[in-house]
Amino acid sequence: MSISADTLRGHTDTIILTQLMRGDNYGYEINKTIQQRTGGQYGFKEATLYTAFKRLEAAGLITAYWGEDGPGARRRYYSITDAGRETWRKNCQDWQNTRALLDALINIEEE
Amino acid sequence: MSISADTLRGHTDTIILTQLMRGDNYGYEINKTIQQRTGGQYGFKEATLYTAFKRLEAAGLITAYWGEDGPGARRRYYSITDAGRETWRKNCQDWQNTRALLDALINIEEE
DNA sequence: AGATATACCTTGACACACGAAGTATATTGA
DNA sequence: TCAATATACTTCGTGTGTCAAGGTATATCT
Repeated sequence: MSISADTLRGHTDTIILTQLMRGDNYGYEINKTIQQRTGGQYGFKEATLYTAFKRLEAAGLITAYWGEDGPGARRRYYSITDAGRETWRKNCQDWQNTRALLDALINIEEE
Repeated sequence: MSISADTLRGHTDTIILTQLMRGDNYGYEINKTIQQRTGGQYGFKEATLYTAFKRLEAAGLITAYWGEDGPGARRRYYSITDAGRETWRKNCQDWQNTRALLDALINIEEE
């Protein structure tokens, strides 16, 4: 992971919600997808990931259920709620705003 | 300040270094400039600002000196060091990278 | 039988942001 | 003249998110 995680701090929840916008999924798979999508540049540490799930669940943005007993280790699936979708939309707008702001603040040219 | 500060967490140092790339300056003025540049959308809380100066100074990225005794309250000026300029360049690249990464991770389309 | 991959969980420590409160000086205006 | 406001810096304590470290458990591969 070549990216310093602190620069993504605060966006963890949005990243997870984005994955759940594509459909129910479980932690390990979500993290794998993120790693694939970033060409191995970024992935959550497990503690960060599961802490985030707890936080999102407590906030009512996702719900959780155990997957059917199939082969392999048990999986805990997560589903985004309406409130979660709402938050996701808001966070995406915030990101657009943050992006523009930082672009402006990291530019040394005179305005 | 309409922006949720947590989404900018981790970029405080880079923002300050950017201001100092334009020349020596003191805390209050730096913050004013940032507020102007963002149309009042963002500015550091004083505790955050002065904590950051201490951190940057301890890391050898900036140096500090008291301004000449002019009228008004005393000012503590900061100057960016070579190490600071180096860090600034690196942080700017990190930001480009982070930007691209987040844009990808917050997109619900299939790749 | 042992290694590896999958999959989840908890604890404790640390860093950053910030609310709150304080210090001090110069200017503005009633 | 004296209170309010703006300028300017400082410190303390608290909260939150990240993560290193450690743990549990199942299935597959050699």
